Order: sequence, then C-alpha cells, then structure tokens
Amino acid sequence: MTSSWDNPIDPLRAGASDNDQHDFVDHVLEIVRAIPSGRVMTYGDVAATLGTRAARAVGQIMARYGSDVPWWRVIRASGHPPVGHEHRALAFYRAEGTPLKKSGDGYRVNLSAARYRP
DNA sequence: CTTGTGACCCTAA
DNA sequence: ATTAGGGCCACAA
Repeated sequence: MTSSWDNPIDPLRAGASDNDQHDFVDHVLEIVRAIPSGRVMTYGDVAATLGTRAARAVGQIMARYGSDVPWWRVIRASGHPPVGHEHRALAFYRAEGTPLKKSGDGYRVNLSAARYRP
C-alpha cells in the first residue's frame, strides 16, 4: 500500500461543514457507537468515514464528549490505546476478546485483525 | 474573525 | 523503540 490518505471518500462532504443537521460531534459519537464489540477503529478511520482528515478533532471530541460511547474502540494508528487510558482500555479489550499484541512498551491492538471498516 | 489547543497522522533520521 | 518536523482539521475562548 502506498498511502492511507489517497482515498477520496466523499469530496462533497469535505469542506462543507454546514451540510449536516447533526454536528460533527454527534456524527463522531454515532460512528463510535456503531463499532462492534471486539473491533476497533483508528481516529483517522473515523475521520475518513466522515469524509475528512480531522483525526485530531476526533480525538478532541472523544476527550470532551466521548464519555458516553465505547471510547476504547477508537485507538491510534499505531495500535496504541489513548494516552492516559491504557489500563482502563485493557480491561475492555480482555473482556471483549480484542486481538492484542505484546509490545516492549506494553501492549497494542492488532489492527490487522481487529480493524473495523463500515 | 483570530488564536490556541489537542485521547492525531505521516515521513524521516 | 525514540525524536523531530510538518500537516490537517474542528472546537473553544
């Protein structure tokens, strides 16, 4: 694969922030809610599903409004869980049977097996 | 409208 | 694995 970002999903939505009745926030939470148990998505994937590259914005939304959604199913592209929430996330992963991989720094989610794409 | 910020992503060394 | 640099985007003040 060459790049994960040369995949234009919906240019119509990109750049137009006033197209949805639902705000970006609600839309993000909706997608996170749709991730099945035992599967994960990266911040970039969630953003890409919305037709944007605002991976950082997704992270901020999660930090502020993600308390009511399965936030542990949204991880970094490196397979590492959100910073500062590693321990809490690990409990959910073991409970859901999410494929994990050992790392020198601790653990990381096996994206090759657990990555969910709508 | 202008800035600052961030549970990010990518490439390179 | 780690550090450094650049980029992208939405939210909050």
